[in-house]
Amino acid sequence: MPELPEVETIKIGLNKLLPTLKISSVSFDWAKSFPNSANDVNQFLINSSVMSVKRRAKVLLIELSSNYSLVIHLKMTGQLVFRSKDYNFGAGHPGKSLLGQLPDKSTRVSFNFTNGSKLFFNDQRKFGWVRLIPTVEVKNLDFFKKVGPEPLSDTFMWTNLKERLQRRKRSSIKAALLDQSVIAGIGNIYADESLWGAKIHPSRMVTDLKDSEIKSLYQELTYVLRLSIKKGGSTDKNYLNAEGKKGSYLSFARVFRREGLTCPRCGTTILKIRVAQRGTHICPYCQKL
DNA sequence: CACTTGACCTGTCCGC
DNA sequence: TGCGGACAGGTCAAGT
Repeated sequence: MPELPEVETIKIGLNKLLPTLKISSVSFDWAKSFPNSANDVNQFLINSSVMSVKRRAKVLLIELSSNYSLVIHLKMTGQLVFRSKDYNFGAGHPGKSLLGQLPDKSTRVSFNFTNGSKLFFNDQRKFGWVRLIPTVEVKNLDFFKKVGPEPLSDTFMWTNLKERLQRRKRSSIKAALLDQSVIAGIGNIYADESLWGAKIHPSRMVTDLKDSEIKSLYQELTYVLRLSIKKGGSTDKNYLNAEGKKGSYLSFARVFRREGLTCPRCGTTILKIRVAQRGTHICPYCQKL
């Protein structure tokens, strides 16, 4: 489930691999994964070169020399994996490993570059998508018009978090953290991890939080996001970086996917409960209602 | 307007 | 072993 650190890791990886490469062709086998007109593809994608790769919230932006951009959302199971021309494309059979030979049965879109390398968009559950739109129009997409600030930007302070949370006064703090219009890029993993760090029960109402708790939540949130980027993100089931490798944050996780194990702070058994329709991991001793 | 629920999908796991 | 159902969770549209 790619969240901010996972998408940031892919962005860093793609920026080392893609710029200046020229797209020769593209293929896809699931129209919803690539809902673009053939005309736009021929005019603005084929024969264009990659300028740079950017990220906003959980969305990747691949800027092209045609002044169009590939806007990519990985949703839960999306992967973007690059293979150089020396890779043995399509040989053999997909193995039991997380990523077998590419392309495989979950490959939705393949981008072919003139030097023989390829970029695969894999997405087991087909929720993700790749859209080709004019670069100047990206900021006008509904999602970008309403999405909240980047939590790791230099100008985002704990007071900004407090102000943004006012938009979801009557929600639980977990539902508010997951709301992309409040803050960009937080998903289930880093919501649970940061709430544990700040010793806040995820069901607590936003209005109920003291300033000192919001300040602590801000510190924990920015800490876990930065740590996870350093670790290359979290690989739970599907996430892989641009080279097809796993991230290691989950080996540092304190509560996420650790139900039945002990809280690293107090030794209490970690519980998995349901908050905001999401599986939620807490230490019942550290995080009280 | 604020907030919740259902839909979009596939694969895995659990109980019978 | 097969089979139904719950679950995994990001976002949007529809519903309360």
